[in-house]
Amino acid sequence: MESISLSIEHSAHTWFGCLVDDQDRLVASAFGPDPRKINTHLADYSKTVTGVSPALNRHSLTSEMIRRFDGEKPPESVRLNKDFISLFQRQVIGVLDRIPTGKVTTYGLIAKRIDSAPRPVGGAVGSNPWPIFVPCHRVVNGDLTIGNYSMCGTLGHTGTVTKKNLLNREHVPIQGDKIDRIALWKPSEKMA
DNA sequence: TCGAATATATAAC
DNA sequence: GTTATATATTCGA
Repeated sequence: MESISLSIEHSAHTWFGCLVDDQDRLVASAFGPDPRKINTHLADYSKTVTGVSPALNRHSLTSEMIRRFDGEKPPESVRLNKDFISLFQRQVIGVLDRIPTGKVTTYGLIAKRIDSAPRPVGGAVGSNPWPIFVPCHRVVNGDLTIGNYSMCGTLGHTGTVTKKNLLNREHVPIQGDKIDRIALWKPSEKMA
């Protein structure tokens, strides 16, 4: 890997960051209220997996990320650099990619689909390097409560609130703290 | 509500 | 290399 770019910009009160390789492939993304945290999180990740510290460079993928956050349809598919995730994670990501907008699925259902177990699926979803681009926020608990969401590697209540906001933006029907089961999508079809 | 069971990943030896 | 520990879970008692 020759060089890695780190691009950060904000929309409203939220900051968005993209880690991009020299072939314009997305290595990782992050978002949240604190640009400092985004920066260190992505820079650390880059150093860990590629050995290279990223250089600050504006990249169009960041604007693309904001558009997706705002619920616009993706104009084109984004190329992901999957060199740094395990085979198992690729299987899970493959399912996440196919969850339709406005729908959700569960850790358990994904596990069944790929012949695994709910806990490791949670681990894989939780370590998704491409939030927003890969819709890991559409995976909820088996009882259809919102469940956990980690931001820049940290888990907590604010993450769950953010996850609920993302689902609201996609018009997922939520009653109280539970998702309407009409919005449940089952990953039964074969992977493409 | 609480504990066991389950399969990956990562940290410790 | 091999063994413990930690997970964005789930199910049953």
